[in-house]
Amino acid sequence: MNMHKSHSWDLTVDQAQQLQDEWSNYVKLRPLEKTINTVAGVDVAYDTDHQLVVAGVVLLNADSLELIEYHVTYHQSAFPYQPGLLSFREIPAILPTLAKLNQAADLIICDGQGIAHPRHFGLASHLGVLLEIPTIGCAKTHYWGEYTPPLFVRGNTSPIQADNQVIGNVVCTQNNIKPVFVSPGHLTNHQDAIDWVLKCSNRYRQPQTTRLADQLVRKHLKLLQNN
DNA sequence: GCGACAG
DNA sequence: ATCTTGTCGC
Repeated sequence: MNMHKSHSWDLTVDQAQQLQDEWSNYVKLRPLEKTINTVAGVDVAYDTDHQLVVAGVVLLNADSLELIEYHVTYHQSAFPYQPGLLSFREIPAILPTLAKLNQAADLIICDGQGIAHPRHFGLASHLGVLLEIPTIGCAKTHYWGEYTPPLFVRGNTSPIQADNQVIGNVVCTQNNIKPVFVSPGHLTNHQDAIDWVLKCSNRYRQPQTTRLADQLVRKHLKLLQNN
């Protein structure tokens, strides 16, 4: 994994927001170009005192969704959580785990927003631009924009809009289960983002990538707390 | 001033 | 995110 761009992470709130405004211009929305053979999921967990951060990555076979490899890294206290600046809290911890992959991730599905963000630069977009890898944002809850809830039938979608633009879609991944919030991060588009989230959410509400990454970091966090 | 606010 | 058991339902 090679870094495509980089910047300081020691920023004030104002500087971070300014960076988002500038870097959002680097985001490219377009159909996925190359064949996707592997899909990665990344997630982060915090200890009770919020002084320790556990970041994890899982790499799945894009067809079978079987686990190929996974990695975990530990970090010190992070940028405090603030709506709109989640990426500055999580990405510094995520990058070192992605660097451990022995095989390239053709697509990364993030637990958070892509361009469905006040400055069109959510976690998935930020990670995608830094690595120049296709990313998708798949959040469990709504954050930005307006939408009409779709009927809870797997495959149903409803556009999320802001400033007369579609910035994402509410996607039902299972029948009678509340939908997830999907938006392209970088190097993909709305339809491909929807299709891949549905493909990866074969059995549960969230994509298998997100679920496995979440399990991984929770397990390791508990391990740490018991030693 | 009030409500909303990814993880 | 995290604090937390059982329980209702497919």
